[in-house]
Amino acid sequence: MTTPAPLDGLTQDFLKALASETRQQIMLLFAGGRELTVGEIATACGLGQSTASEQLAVLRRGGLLTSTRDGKLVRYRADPTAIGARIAELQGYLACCCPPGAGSHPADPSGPHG
Amino acid sequence: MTTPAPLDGLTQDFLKALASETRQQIMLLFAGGRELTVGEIATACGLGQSTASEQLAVLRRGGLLTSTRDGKLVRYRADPTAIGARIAELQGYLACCCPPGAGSHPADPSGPHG
DNA sequence: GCATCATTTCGTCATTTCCCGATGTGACGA
DNA sequence: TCGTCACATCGGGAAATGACGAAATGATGC
Repeated sequence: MTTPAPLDGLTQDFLKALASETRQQIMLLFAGGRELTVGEIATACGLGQSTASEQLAVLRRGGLLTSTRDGKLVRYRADPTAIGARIAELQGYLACCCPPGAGSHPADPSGPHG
Repeated sequence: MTTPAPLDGLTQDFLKALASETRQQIMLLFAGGRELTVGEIATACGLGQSTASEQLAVLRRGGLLTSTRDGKLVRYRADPTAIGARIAELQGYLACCCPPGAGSHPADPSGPHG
């Protein structure tokens, strides 16, 4: 269905979170389901502690990460379920603009009735 | 293997292009494989022509659109093939951070076949 | 060649993003 | 309670982004 549905706020935050080289680099640190603390990420990426915390917050708002308190530490990990949902949303959105198979010809009288 | 491969420049431009509400709105106009000119998009989105042209350029850089001269007009259309490639890249990248099924524990010796 | 129309590029400004250092908040140990 | 460690939030400066109007570029027609 080529219903031009705009992206929901969740997926917009997801895209904005991913549209940063620093945050892309951060996400790679979570490969293999690893759990990491703010300090570890700051060190690994060469960022200040506050910067790492903020970028992590952006990623969490985008639904890519979740966090848990473990004593005085806060452990971050990837959220595959939420990420899968956002990817699915994104694919659905893009399917509106770019239906596979209708790439070249708008001439489709039996198409979206319009 | 969960090779932490960073995103290539193409997919980074893809994400940056999509991380804007205005450009998301623009993309929706191409639903059904429609072809549109800069002026049509500017009018439909309530933007100045120069703004529309620039945003269109960003989307084209991101691989979401292609353009063709048709006389004095420039017709833009979605590029489903390129978009599919970027989505696939994105999924591959995210699979590194968020292997489906390894959401909770890194202990997965029989992972994606090495 | 010259005028005209559609698009692109340029200059500018407001807003946002990214990073930092400093300060505030919550958790543990003495 | 007090001090310390780990993290979050605040305030600020540099750079990127998004928008506009004005001017330049490219294509068409006389």
